[in-house]
Amino acid sequence: MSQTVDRALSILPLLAEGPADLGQVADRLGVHKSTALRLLRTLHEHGLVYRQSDQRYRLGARLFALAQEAMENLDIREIAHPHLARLNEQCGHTVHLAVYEENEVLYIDKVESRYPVRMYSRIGKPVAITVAAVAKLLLADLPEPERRALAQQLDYPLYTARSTPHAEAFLKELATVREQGWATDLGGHEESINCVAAPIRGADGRVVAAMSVSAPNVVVTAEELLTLLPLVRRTADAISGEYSGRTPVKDRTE
Amino acid sequence: MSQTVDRALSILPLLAEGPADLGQVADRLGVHKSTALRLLRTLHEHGLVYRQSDQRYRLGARLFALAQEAMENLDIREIAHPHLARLNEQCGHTVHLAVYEENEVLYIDKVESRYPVRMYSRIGKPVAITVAAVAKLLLADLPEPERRALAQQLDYPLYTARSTPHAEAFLKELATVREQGWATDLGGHEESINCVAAPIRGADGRVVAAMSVSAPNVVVTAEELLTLLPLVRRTADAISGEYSGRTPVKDRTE
DNA sequence: TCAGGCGTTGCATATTGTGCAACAGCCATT
DNA sequence: AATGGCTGTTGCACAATATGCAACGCCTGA
Repeated sequence: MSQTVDRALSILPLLAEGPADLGQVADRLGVHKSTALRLLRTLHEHGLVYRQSDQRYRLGARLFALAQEAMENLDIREIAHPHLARLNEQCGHTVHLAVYEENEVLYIDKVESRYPVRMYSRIGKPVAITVAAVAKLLLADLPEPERRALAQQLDYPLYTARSTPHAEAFLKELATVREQGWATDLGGHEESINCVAAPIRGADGRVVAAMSVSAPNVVVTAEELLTLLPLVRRTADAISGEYSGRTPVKDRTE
Repeated sequence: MSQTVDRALSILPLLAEGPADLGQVADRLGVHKSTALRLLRTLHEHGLVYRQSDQRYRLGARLFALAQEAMENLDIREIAHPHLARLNEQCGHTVHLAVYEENEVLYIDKVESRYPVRMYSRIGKPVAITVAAVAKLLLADLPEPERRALAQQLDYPLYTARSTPHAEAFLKELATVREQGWATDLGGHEESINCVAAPIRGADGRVVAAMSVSAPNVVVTAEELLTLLPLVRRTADAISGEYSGRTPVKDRTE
């Protein structure tokens, strides 16, 4: 691995916390100012870093554009979206789409009816992996050794009294989820919020994404929410069908 | 500027176009495979790049997380958002917030009432800079030489018959906008869509952001939309006041 | 079974990044 | 106004670091 690039990339999360000046960056990187300067310049040329009027550095615009483009190229998301929207119209609740990547689960789409605002607020953010219904589905499908290894290395924060407490409980829950083909989160993340989720599978049967419907129990009780399960599963299956129907490997030079 | 970092960062836009394997990356960078490998590995360790099951590389999850965090730390956005939402409630149309950065104008927030879906679709994407009402406001406030230089180097695509045709017309328009303190886009980007926009100013009077209301003329005519101008300007002024510190800090209880 | 393609590794070379020290510009202090 | 300190910037000599090569291992398809 490359030291220079490593240092340069370490600047990004650092700036994500907030603007910083040259000296601060150099200090936190543990390098000379002049070195930090050259790294920042290179990042700047690529638009990943922006120099605001007070001379401090911020994350730049191209970062958004890149994240943007990357998202639009996710074909699962594109295929799934109309289905999610339709489901949202039918039940009125928040609908999520999530994928697993590199020991994390993240939302890649969200349709929310009540508060159209702040929609992007959680897209791209890692999910509470030990409790979220979609996370259970995605992890349950991992190869057994990988699943076990991951479960061991995770933290198990007690968001609520119903949060998954430790690795054993989690693995047991994953086994159940794997068998039944759907998952729930009943107040495991936030006391008053319940979710039901279903898996989306590729042509080979492996889980490529998961979707969920969430609602606070002041609106519907957990039992009422569970009555939506068949609808959620049908939607997920429809997406699976469409996703696996298309040619799985799309090389433009074919 | 650092060559190694430069090469590594060049990989990102390349992958934004779509997944690529090691050979493709090496070719397009003009370096040896082993070099590309080490760069990709470093990017991978930082989560900017993800290796999917077919071994090809994609842009990774941390990119979203970074873009996310960077956004949330934009204080203008945070201050402006409740105002935008309120304006949206009052008039029902789409409301945008945009900033200028590095020869580009980009939307950093958007509130849309009719179709809550696909809200993020344009946030972060560069704006049609020669016609958008918000762009006119932001560019009109640049120092004269910079404004002129930028106007010359821009392309002037003819989206519609009413698009700004060339640099001279653009500079003239900017002068007008600068004087009157507001801007419009009447079908200059999409035939049927009109916008009115107003500037948001910092404590020193410089334009730090711009906001607009957009509506298709099947809903309201251009004249009707213009009647909203006072409301838009009041909203922008309210944000300016709060941003520059004149108005006491935001109270969330309204 | 073999051939071809792709990803991966260790290594010698010199290209590339590094830290130093000196310089320049800015603001606040006297 | 003049001074001192702070921050960003530049040129340079040195060596640490990235690079390309060639060889290897692995998988796929013939």
